[in-house]
Amino acid sequence: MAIKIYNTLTRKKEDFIPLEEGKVKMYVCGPTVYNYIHIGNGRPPIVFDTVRRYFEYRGYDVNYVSNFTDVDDKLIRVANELGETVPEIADRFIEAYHEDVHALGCRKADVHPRVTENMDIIIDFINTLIEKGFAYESEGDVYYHTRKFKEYGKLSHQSIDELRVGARIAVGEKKQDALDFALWKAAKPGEIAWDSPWGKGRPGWHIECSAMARKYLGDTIDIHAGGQDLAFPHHENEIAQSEALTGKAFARYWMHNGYINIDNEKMSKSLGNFVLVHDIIKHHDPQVLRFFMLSVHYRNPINYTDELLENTKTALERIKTSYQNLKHRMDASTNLTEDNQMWLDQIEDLRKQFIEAMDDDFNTANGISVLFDLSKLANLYLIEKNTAVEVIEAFMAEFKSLFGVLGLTLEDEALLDEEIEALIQKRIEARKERNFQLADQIRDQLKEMNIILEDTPQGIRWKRG
RNA sequence: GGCGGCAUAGCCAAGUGGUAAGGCCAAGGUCUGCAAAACCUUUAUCCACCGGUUCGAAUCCGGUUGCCGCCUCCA
Repeated sequence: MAIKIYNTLTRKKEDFIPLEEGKVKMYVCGPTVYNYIHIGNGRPPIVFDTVRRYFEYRGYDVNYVSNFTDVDDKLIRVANELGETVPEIADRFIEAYHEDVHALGCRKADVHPRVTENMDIIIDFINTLIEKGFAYESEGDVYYHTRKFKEYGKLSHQSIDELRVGARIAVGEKKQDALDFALWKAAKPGEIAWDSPWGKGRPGWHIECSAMARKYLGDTIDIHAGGQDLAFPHHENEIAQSEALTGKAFARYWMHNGYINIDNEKMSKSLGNFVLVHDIIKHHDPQVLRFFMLSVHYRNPINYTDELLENTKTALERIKTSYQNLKHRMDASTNLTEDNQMWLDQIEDLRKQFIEAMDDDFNTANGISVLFDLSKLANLYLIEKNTAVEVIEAFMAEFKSLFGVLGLTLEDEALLDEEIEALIQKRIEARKERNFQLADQIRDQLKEMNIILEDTPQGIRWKRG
């Protein structure tokens, strides 16, 4: 069974067929690094990191590239406001980006190319577009001649003429047509700039992705991804640039994630209604935020509230507790049981269900429901009087494996310090002597130290609160 | 004006033709010295509204209402 992907280009779910067998080349549009990312910006890294992990789980070798836009108007503005240079701002927020996204369980891309480190290929790219007649220079700027690209609008399913009716596109004096967009912008006095055949300046926003995707992944890539709002004009323009240059399809599958809303409105830097990842992870477990995002299908909007995040925390704990309880049961397990195969078969069956869910356009919401089923099954197993090491291990391995696909960890609890260990021992003694008053007192005392004790037939169990 | 999305229980959320997954919350029960964890039971005769197609629709078609997004920097 092939993995199905909803392709924005065709507006259909299609079987994923890689260009090269067993390999996936994917490019995810990264951030413009002039600020900390908000949780809306955090969705693409989480979603597409999960896509990447799932491909790997299914045996693919993934080459994952995600860029940083480290020079543009906003960066220049912020640098001016703060009295710093553009590279200083960029470096700081690239570092912050890596920290935030790492906390959210996202692995680094294979390559994180930066615009400022790829000026040569960007300039070459523009030059070739001019040579081919798809771009023109105008007073130090270079523009893409949108109407020359016959398929313009094929991604956003708009015709050029409909776009014109929108009429909110400013007609620059330097542009020949209102729809033309900048490939190169001449520098204003004092602005950071690079030398080019058209004088000092910097690249327009869209050209970087065309140039860098080509450099690191080739003329045609498997998957190009980003937030829904990038479909037009950003990705549309990338297609125009790349396909005009190479004459080949730029990307075979275009994936776009939905927004995070606050009070049912899109979270965005320009609206000012955003919650920074940097801030939120001070008060919430970043894993909970990731789990929260993955509990909704990636193309659907998510309405964010603190309350929902709290509910998600409880839900995630249900699974983690189940895993910890399995682990606690390990020592008390033997292999003197008869129906192991029945349980192993059921675990296997759930794994198949998980794969089925994820194969269907990365339906993490359904994948997560399978994890709850696995928890349920594990909890039922733990009710058994006798348990087998083999089965306990199979459960734990399955939890780890599927959690890993979602980029979540079931980290082992850190060891307890001596003081706590001593208190637990003291309580065990107290209970033996049926001194429940003392036992309860110790339990309360530990609770204040954030250690929750649970008595089970297999002995005492603890977890952090 | 063009293009698109969404509307499912108190809340969140799957489900795109075969008779409503899952989670949170709530109630009752079992287990427990008491708890905790867990398990069992209960919780949408119904999927915004109206009409149509069909043996059969939350799912398809037409229409209505409401909300949101893109068309401008934006994940």
